[in-house]
This record gives sequence, structure tokens and C-alpha cells, in this order.
Amino acid sequence: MGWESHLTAASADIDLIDILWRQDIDLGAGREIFDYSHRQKESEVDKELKDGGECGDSWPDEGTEALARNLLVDGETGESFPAQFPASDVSSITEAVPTESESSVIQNSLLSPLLTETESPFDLEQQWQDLMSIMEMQAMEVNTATNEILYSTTSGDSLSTNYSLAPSTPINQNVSLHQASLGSCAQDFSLFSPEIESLPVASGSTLLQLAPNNSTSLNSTFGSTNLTGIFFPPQLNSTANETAGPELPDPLGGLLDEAMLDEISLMDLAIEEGFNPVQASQLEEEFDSDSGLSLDSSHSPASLSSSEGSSSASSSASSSASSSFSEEGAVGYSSDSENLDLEETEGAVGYQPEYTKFCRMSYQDPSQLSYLPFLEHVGHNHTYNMAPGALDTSDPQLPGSLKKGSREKQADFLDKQMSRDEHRARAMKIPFTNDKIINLPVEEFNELLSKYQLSEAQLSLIRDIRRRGKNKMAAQNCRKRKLDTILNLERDVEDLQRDKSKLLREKVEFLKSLRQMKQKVQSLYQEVFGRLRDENGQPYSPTQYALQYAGDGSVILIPRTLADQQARRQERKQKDRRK
DNA sequence: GTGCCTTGTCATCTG
DNA sequence: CGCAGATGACAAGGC
Repeated sequence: MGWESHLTAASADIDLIDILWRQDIDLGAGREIFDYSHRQKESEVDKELKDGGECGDSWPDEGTEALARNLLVDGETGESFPAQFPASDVSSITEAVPTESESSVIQNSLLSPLLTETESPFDLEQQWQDLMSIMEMQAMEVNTATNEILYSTTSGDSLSTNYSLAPSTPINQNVSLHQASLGSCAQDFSLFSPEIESLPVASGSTLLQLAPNNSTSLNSTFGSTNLTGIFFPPQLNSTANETAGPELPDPLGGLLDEAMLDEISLMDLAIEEGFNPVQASQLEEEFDSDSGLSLDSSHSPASLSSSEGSSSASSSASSSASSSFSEEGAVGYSSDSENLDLEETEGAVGYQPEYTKFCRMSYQDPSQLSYLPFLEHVGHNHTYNMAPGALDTSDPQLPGSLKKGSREKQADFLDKQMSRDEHRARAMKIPFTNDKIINLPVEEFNELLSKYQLSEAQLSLIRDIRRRGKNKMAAQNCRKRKLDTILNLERDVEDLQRDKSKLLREKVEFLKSLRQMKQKVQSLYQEVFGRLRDENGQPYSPTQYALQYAGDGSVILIPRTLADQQARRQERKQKDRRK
């Protein structure tokens, strides 16, 4: 029989993975049951989730309420369920499942020990925010299945789906619905109360064929077995009835343990600290568009400077300008040097000093881009390679049809684009480009200097230009690196949050599977115990006997007192292990 | 006029 | 020790 294998497997040292693996195989009431609800609510879920995903920054407040009305769909099982379960919904669902409602007392009482474990009080709204954050993180996942939707961590919600849409599922899967959403449903916690003995179990269940009077005392029975520690935390079993009542229902039921809640809270904190999916997507867009900011050689300052340097500056600046030049002009260069005679330089092809601005993210005036084609011409003029005095102030590359006014404009613009050092170099009649000054290797640079008869002032300026130019590029690179570092860190944070969200969802799924497994084992126990007969053909009393899983995989019937003793021993072991 | 951003520059540190 | 690069800090200019 199938139940034998279940019991046998569960009797040994069962770890979580083993349970889950078997659950995937054995759970008959799985996907097909949940799919119904999924199909039913699919469109609504999509819509709601879309809305939820667009909550953006406002989710902590508005998202909570919105989510409360959401239907959540389990990505693994396809199970869908209302994220929150108003009393009216409960009643309607209950009515829709008459067999369930008939036997609700039994069902609830059977299940409660499983679903009340490791509960801890926490803020309901905070939970919803946590769940919302998980969902939003899900939306960030580009490569994951888009339809995978977070399983709600509220056991009551999840079970409500079973309750309403899977009438034939084992009854105990549906019980905590009431526990979670209806605090007054005390029967949820009366699994092993005597009054249930005479009540029939759900007839539609494919698993439960329990004979009457045989469904009691299962709690302690399980507690006496090796399965106790896995499926039925003893402390909860013993207090199941006490925890029922009008207290605030725990929407997460036994599904979320404290550690998990901690994780969710931490993640929630992380998200609150500035990362929501909207921002993340924006960030991704920035990553794409920020290529211009990267150290891509095509955009690097060096390469830009090269094109800048390839442009030529006219050395025909007025001599009067040079006389007004302030030598260590980093701060105090004369304004005269900036008021060079444009009429003399307008024809010069040369300068495109701040050419890099056009290639950066923040060039100041897009209208100035109209000069770019012209600048390209300028950029290929290598007049600085010519010997001193051979420079031509004319502009052979300028279209002859250009009117003088436009040329003045261009010259004015170019002049404005000249850096201070370029102005100074021109004023001092430096016979080569600033680009060369800056970018030539030391040897070539010295060689270049030796080719010319330069005054001390010129040499000093050239050294300053080289130093400042180098530092300018270094500063640009430094800033880019800094920006890249920040972006990479942000991306790392995003990735880590995504990973964490994924792990959290997996944990929720595992817990859910574990809960279902517990329910199934419980059902099997009831079935087995109910079929047992003594030598007179009478069923065993659950108050006097209990089933226990032996180490060799067999199932034995033992007196209840003995089972209770073993259960207590097991409990102590568990506590010691936790310490 | 003011605040923010970008860029250039200087001073300093580091390899 | 000198040099080149890196970087923090500051100022100027533009928006």
C-alpha cells in the first residue's frame, strides 16, 4: 500500500529534502487541484500583480492594502488564493464546499498542530510589506519565469484556496484557513479533542477513509514517533487547544518560522533603503546608457584628447596677447589672453579644445552640435606637426562659401571652447599642440622640446600644460572609475537582493511543501489507525493506543502511555539539539 | 539669487 | 629621489 511506503520512509531519519522529494512524487492532490484555482483567478492575478509591481516607491503604504486584496499564485504549484481572507470570503468559500463545511470541525482539529507550530507574534502589516517586497523583487528578475508568482506566506491564505477550490483534497489541508483568517474558529486547534471522534471526515477525500472514533489522540501518537520532531513540534501539539480562540489570527500560520520572518524583515529593510524594482530597472537602463561613461577607449579622455590634439591651433595669435600672459597662469592668467584677436584666428583651423564635451554625457548645449561637422574637419588638420613659422592661418578646409559672419561665429565658438592652457599656449606661441605636450611619452616629449628654441617662460608653460593636462585626464579617469565603482556596487546590491529574494521564495516553497507533507502523513496515520482491529475485530481506541514508526521502517502499535513517554523524550532531545 | 552638477586645477599621496 | 598616476578638495562655470 502507498501509505506503508510513506510511513516507512518517514520513520527513518528523514531530512527535509527527502520529504520534499517524496512529496513531489507522492502528493496526488497537487497541481491539478491547484490549477483550477489558478485558471480561475489567473487574469485577476495578473492584473493585480501588475498593479503591485508598479507600486514603486509608494508600496510600503498603499501596497499593503492593495496586496491584501490580491490573489497570490504559487509559482510552483499554480495554486492561487486570496492574499487576505475577509470573513465574507470565508463564508462563501465554505458554502461552496459543503462536505468541507460539514466536517470542518474534524478537519480543523486534525490539522491544527501542524499549522500552529513556531508561531510568533509579529506585525501583520509588516508581513504584507515583506511579501510585497518579495513580489517586487520577483518582478526584477529578468531571466526567471515571468509568471512565477510568489506563494503567499500566509498559511491561511494558501489553505483557503485548497478550501474553496479543491473540495476533494485531504481535509486537513484546508483547516488553517479558518485559523488564519477567523480568529474565532477555535475548532481549528482542537485536532485531538475528544468531540471529533464521532464526527465523520470528509467523504470526498481520496486519502482519508477513517473509521469513526479513530481520529483522536493522533497528536500525542505522532509525538511519540521519530516523526514527531519533523512534523509535530511537541510544544505546539500540547498547546494547540490553548492557542485557539479570539486572539489575532496569525496569517502566516505555521508556514513561516521566526528565522524566515527575520529574513523577510531584513530584506524589507534592504529594500526600504533605496532599492525597489522601479529603481532597479532604471538602474539597468543607466547601465546600458552609461557606456559613454565607461572606460571605453572610443570615449576615453585620451582618445578624445587625441582628436583634440590633432586639431591645430593657429600660432598666429597676436603678440600683444602674449605679453599679457601670466606665467604661472593656473589661477591668474591675464584676461587679455582670453581676448585674443579673433579676427586673426577665425581662419585658423585649429582648436577644438573642449571637443570632449560633445562626446560626454553632459555637453552643455545641444545646439552647438551643429558645429561638429566643422570640428571634424578641424580635427584632422595636423598643422601642429609643421615647423615653427610654417603655420598657415588660413582655413583651407573651410567651405569657401561660408560667409564671414558664420565663420566669425565658428571662430568665436572655437575660441570659447579653447581651454585656458590652449589660450596660453597660443599666447606664448608654443609651436606644437597641447595634445602633443600632454600625451607624448616623456622621451618624445623631451625630444620635441629639444627641436625648438624655447624661452624659459615657454618651457615653464609647456611643463605646466603637460602637468595640468595629465592631471585633467587623470581626474576624468578617476571620476569615471568612481562612478563605475558606484554602479557596480549598486548592481551587486541588486544581484544580491535578487538572490536573496529567490532564496526566500524557495524557502517559502519548501515550507509549504513540508506543511503539505505533514498533512499527508497525518492523513495516512489516521487511515492506518482507523483500519486496525484487535482480536475481536474492534477498532483500537486512540486514547489507549498509538502508532509508532520503528527504526527499521515498520509501524507498530504501542500503548499510548509508552508513546507519550517517548514523545516527551523526543521533545527533550529536540530542545537540546536546538540549544 | 541659489543650489546642483560638471569640469578643471592644485596639493598630496602612492607605487 | 623623481616621476607619473590617483585622488580629495576646492573653485569656476553652466543650468
